[in-house]
Amino acid sequence: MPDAAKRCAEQLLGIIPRLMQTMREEMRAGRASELTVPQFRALVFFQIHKGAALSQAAEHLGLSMPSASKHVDHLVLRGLLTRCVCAEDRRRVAITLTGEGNAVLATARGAAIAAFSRKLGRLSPTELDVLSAMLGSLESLLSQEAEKPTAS
Amino acid sequence: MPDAAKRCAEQLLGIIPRLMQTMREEMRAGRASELTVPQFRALVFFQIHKGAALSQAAEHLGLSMPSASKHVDHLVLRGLLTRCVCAEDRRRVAITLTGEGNAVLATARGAAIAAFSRKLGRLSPTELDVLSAMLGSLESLLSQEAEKPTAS
DNA sequence: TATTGTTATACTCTATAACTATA
DNA sequence: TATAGTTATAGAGTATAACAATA
Repeated sequence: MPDAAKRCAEQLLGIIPRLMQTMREEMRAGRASELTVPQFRALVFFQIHKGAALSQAAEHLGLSMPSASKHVDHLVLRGLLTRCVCAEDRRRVAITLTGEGNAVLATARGAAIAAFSRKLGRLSPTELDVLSAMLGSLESLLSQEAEKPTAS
Repeated sequence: MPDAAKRCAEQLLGIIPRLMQTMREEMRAGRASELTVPQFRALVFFQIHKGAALSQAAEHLGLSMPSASKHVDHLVLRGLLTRCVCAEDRRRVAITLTGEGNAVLATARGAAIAAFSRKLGRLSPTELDVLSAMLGSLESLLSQEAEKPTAS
């Protein structure tokens, strides 16, 4: 019914991959830190959830366990994360951002935010406020879906 | 300076990968057509630009020539595209969507739009109008950047 | 037996470099 | 020589299935 919803959906299909490409380019070689978007997201997660288990990361990042495990492997090799066996439950691992991980993440985040801010600078303050509100709404929608995927 | 721009940029960093993941999931197995997002984008391009050359596709899709070539390979194998040598300039190829390609694309697009529309259905008509306008603005920003990347 | 991770395997996406064919 | 495309190669991302270790 809501034709407006359909129109927005069509716009989203066109713009989402382009936004992702832009984000990928800003985050990649030359810019700052040589992080891919999934690597960036993983570091952000472990910065917030210090000592988190792999399963928690996989769930929050929307990845399978093997995918998450491989990311952690890679980032541990690069010295951006540490992974150690949990003493109480030796099945679990506790993953933590290293000092260098923190630094690399800060650099990457700063560069990406600067790049997007520059692009967004063409919008008026009013438009930016509206955009911010809309992004908040979209985030809520995605989170709601994630929480109750079986809701009719 | 514009703090609002920075806030929007931060929101974008968080939401873009999630939107992309959602789009990927909607487009993938089970849903409709077994298309990946890049494959979907390629089909959309060739639907609009019938008989386009590979180089045109690569440029519009933001891909290297080999990447574009591989996508076309794959989609030709699946019978969704045809690729034939151009008579006038035998270096060029003319790529066209097949009937099946058209059908698969229509199915995938319909399913993805339906999925996003459903999510967006939680927004009010007013919010949808605002969102549509903002997505239009974002699209303009991305296009402007693409046109004059060296502009100060 | 159930849970937490890892390994094995396979496929897609992407890029750079080198190559072929045509102009 | 310049252009259009392909092939070779490599690395990241992802998933499912099978496995190991611990509870």
